[in-house]
Parts: sequence; structure tokens; C-alpha cells
Amino acid sequence: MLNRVILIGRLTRDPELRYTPQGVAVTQFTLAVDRPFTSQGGEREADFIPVVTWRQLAETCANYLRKGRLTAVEGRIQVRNYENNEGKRVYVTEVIADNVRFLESSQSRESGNASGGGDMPEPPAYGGGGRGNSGNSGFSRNNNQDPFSGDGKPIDISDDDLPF
Amino acid sequence: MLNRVILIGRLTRDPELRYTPQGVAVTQFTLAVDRPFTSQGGEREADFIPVVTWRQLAETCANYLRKGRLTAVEGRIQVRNYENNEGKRVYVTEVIADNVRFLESSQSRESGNASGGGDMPEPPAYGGGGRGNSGNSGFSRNNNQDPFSGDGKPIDISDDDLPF
Amino acid sequence: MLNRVILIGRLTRDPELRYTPQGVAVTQFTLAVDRPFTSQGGEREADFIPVVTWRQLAETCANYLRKGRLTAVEGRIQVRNYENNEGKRVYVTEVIADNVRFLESSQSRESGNASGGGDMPEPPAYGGGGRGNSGNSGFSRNNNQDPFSGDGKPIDISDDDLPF
Amino acid sequence: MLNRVILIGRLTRDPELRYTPQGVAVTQFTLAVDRPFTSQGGEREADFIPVVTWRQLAETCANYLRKGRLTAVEGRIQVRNYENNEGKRVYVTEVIADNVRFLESSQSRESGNASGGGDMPEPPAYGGGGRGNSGNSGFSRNNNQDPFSGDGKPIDISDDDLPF
DNA sequence: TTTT
DNA sequence: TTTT
Repeated sequence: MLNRVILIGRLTRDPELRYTPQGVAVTQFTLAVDRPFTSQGGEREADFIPVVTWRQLAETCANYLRKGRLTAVEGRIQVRNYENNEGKRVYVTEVIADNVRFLESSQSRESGNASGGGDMPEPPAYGGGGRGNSGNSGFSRNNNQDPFSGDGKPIDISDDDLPF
Repeated sequence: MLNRVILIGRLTRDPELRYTPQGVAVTQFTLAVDRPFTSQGGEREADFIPVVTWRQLAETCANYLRKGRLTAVEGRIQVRNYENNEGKRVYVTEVIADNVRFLESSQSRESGNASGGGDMPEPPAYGGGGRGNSGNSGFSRNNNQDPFSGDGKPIDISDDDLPF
Repeated sequence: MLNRVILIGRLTRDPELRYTPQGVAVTQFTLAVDRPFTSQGGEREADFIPVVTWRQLAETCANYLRKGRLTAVEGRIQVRNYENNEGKRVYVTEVIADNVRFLESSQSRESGNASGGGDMPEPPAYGGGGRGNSGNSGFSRNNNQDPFSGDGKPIDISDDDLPF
Repeated sequence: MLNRVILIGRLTRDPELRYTPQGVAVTQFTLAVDRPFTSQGGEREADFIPVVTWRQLAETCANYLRKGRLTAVEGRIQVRNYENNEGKRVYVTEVIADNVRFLESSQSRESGNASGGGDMPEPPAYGGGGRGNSGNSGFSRNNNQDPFSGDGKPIDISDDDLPF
């Protein structure tokens, strides 16, 4: 009935942009979100939370996000499941983001990052990429497939499987 | 840095209350949260999201929640991981709730439910069980162990492992 | 950059549906949200929070919400200001809702309410009215005018003033 | 029943720290939060949302926040009302924050700001000041008084009026 | 393994 | 497999 998540954390790696065979953009990244307390041993721990974005927002994220960048994400929790190669059902929990805010521009940091990156233009004033005046619903409708389980192989879903 | 989740959904079963060997109460249940759109085939789907509560709130949830009951949950996403019996790392994502609201009292429904239940007193005005004036922090601090992986066997963590 | 509100409370009165001169539907209601603690004197207090919905969602709310009904609202805080008849600037804070969930159907309560009401059909499975597959953005874009300040008089804004 | 707000924006001025006569710290500041769309005329508008923090968190905010700083705030909406000097009831809506995150440290910006500021130590790893391991509930319980309405005059509320 |  |  209601499912809303808001996270602020840092990307553990550069985002991964892929396309479904029908050309729908999908970007995945993981946010490291520090826990609000220290563990028994006094170390600060973090949760590593997978985030998925679709379409226009996916391309904006792929263009402007980089490893280590502080980022805010708004979306919903999605729990998918699939049968793995040993016939076991595997559950995957991800945050499907419909709004992403870039809290650090490229020049506000030392600007060195693992992926090189090079020419990084300024992010758009509104990074949400989809909500607002764009005429796009800005609401990543669904994705009950796993575009990342293939590990680099082409994704064999058709646009008919995509609920938008 | 920030990690907040709000869900409204229905319990898929009665909640499960357990105790750590040191007597700390832990309650687990799963919320079925309808997705805000229908799938390709036109069926309404749901996400099944595991929720964990600790201490006083765990006992309140075990007392007042039942299968099918409409419930609001506020908390944070936690991602644990452990090595399973085949030596493979398994990731478990749960919502650690620090606030739970009972949106249906027992008499507001047909009152029949799988678990029988019988004498169900009215829930407290404030179901959060922990926040507020109770002198309790109301913030489920941590739980990096998996009290449910043992499937009924005693939970072998000590209170020293609990960060509260 | 990010502005998100989630409320669960009860309507203090029946919702008020109006139309701009251009025929855009606007519904206003107030949610009474109990505070999570009692006051000094031990009384339970509440915040009375004004909520505004636009367009399709406005009509759905006007159709299905009634005084006393438990309701969840998702949206953003908006602060408008205008000059009153004494030339003083007045600030008005409202929640502009883009998602509303009806947590009580008409038959789940005594069904008597101040406004009479009468024939109340079941709410749609998805009360959000706008998000999802409807092709509507579901995101109430703006409203920097005050459709309620006229107190019953026609609202003199043109559709050109509406940012959608 | 549930009342949660999450904001990301920039301080419009330096925060104002005051103390009740009984020595309870209260800090007030306003966040400018850009709207996710542009107005009719194409200008980007913002909501100016007043935020209040209490006790330990108030002192941390006063120490580490400055005008212009990007800041995340988590809390609840509170609506107070009081009678003004003309006998009219005035409604004041504020976000009572229980968690504040400093998204920009002093060195990550040009470090020039209107208030001078000077020696600004690094913020604590956890800016929430209250939640977590501190033994403090971290939940700003109430404040039904208006510590800012006096405009600089001493605040005439007693600790008995404070619900904590 | 799933709720209405 | 993880970020600062």
C-alpha cells in the first residue's frame, strides 16, 4: 500500500549502465550507508544497499555519479526472486529509485576517482530526471526482471516484459 | 548517513517472537506491500518485505499483530550477510523497525485468522513501544546477527554481541 | 533538493473539493496526527496538518474520504505566502500530497459521519490516483496560489498560472 | 499516528541557539528546499521551511551549521498556535528535527560565509546528536511553546512546560 | 513459503 | 566484492 525509502550514502563503485535488448536504460549502483551507531567492537559499520534506476534517470545517474560520491536516493523497496542454476530460489532486494540527488559535484572533491572519468559536466539542477516538468512520469514503474544476474551477458527480456 | 523506510502492508503470517539466550526479545514478520501498478499481465503484485523488531517493541508486535492485519512500519534497511552451510555468502535484507502502527484493531475485521488468537486485548494507544516517554530509546540499535537462520534451534549469540 | 512527508492520521472534517476557473480540481482536508508522546498534563495531543491534492487525486479524495477516516498521505511540504487584507504577509504551510491511501473503507467503521455521505462506493484498489499506469504523472507539480483563501468565492487564477 | 519528514536543503542564515530559562538548548534555522519543477515563468522556486532542534542536537547544530550549508533533516511536522498581540490566533508550522546530517563540511566549500564563522572544527561522525549509543532518546519529544516569538526577549516558559 |  |  505504501513503500518509501530515503537513503543518503556513498557509491561503492562507479555506476553500471546497461540496456535491455529493447533499448531501455538501467543503471545499478550500491550505496554504502553508515549505521547510526558503532558495533560491539567500536567500529563504524555500514549497510551496502543496491539501487536500481531506469530510463532517463538511469542515464543521468550513469553520467554524473562516480565511486565515493555522496548521494541521496528516494524510491521503494523491491523484492525479486528467481531460480538460480542449482534450482534454488534466490531473493534479491533492491531499492528502485525514482529520485536521485547528487550531493557532491565533481569539483567539490579531490576529483580523483578510480574510474578516471575525465570530462564530467555539471549535473543538471534537477537530477531527478523524470519527475517535474519533463513530461515523464518520473516514477520507475516496475522491473521484476534481474538485469544484473547475467553478469555481462546480454539481457534476454523483451519490451513486452517491461511494464511501461 | 541516512536510512529511512516507511511501509504500509499486511502480515503474511502471524509474527514470530523469539528470545536471544540472554533474553532479548526479537520479533520477525513479513509485510506484503502491494505495488503501485499492475504487472504486464494485469495482475496486481506485491513485495514481501521482512521486518524485524527488538525488545519492548518486539513484544508489543507479538501481542497485537496477526496474519492479514494492515500495519505501518518505520525503520531502516539493514543488509546482513553470513556464510551458509555450502560455504557461500548469503545476503539478507530486512527492515529493522523502530516504530510500528497497528492500523486495524482486532474487532475492525472479521476477527477470524489462521492462528486462532482468541483473547486479543486492545493495542496500546501508542504502539511504537519504545519511543516517546517510555525512557527507552525507541531506536532499535543494531542486530547484525540472524536470529532466524537457526530455524527453531537456540540462537547462539551472547548479549555482548548485542550493541545495546 | 529533497522534500518528503509521510503522515497517517484522521480527517478532521469531510474534504472540500473546489475547481479553479479553468476546471482544475483541488481538494483540501486536514489530518489530525496524534503526537507520539503525551503533554505535561498527560493528555494526548495532535498536530492538525492541512493537506492539498490536485487533479485526479483531488477527485478521488473527495469521493472516498470522509471525516474521521484513517488515511495515509505522502507528499511534500509547501510554504506559500500572501498579503492579507491588512497588508500583512501571511505564511501558509501545507502538505501537497501526491499519494493518498484510504486505510479504512466505509464499511469498516460505524459508517455514520457528520456529513451524511450516503452512497459511498468502494475505493479503487489504488487510491493514489495519478501515479502508476494511469499515464498521469501523479506528481502534483505546484500550486503557489491559495485556492482556499477566498472562502467560497470563485478562485481567480487562470490555467496559465498552473504549472502543469 | 505517523508523522515523518525528510528534507535536504541549504540554511538561509546561521542557526540561532537559545536557551529556555531552565537551560534547555533550542536551535532554530530555516532550510531553503528547491522545488522539483520550475514556476510558470521558468524560475526555480524554493520552500523556506523552519526547523527546530532541542537539547544536545541543538548545540551540535549551532556549532556546525552555517548559512548556505547543504543539510539533511529528519523529523516531524508540528503545528503550534498562539494568540498574537491583536488577539488573533496564529498558526506556526515547523519541522521538529530528531536527526540532522551535515552534508558539507567547512572545507568543502569556499568557506566564506556571511557570519564569518572562523574556527569551525570538524563535525562529529554522527551528527544526529542523540540517537544511537548516547543513551539519549534522540527523539525531540515536544515543544508546544514558541521560543522564537519573543524575538530576542527571554523565553518565559518553565521546565515544567517541557515534556521531557 | 506469502497478505487483502 | 564494498564508500568517506
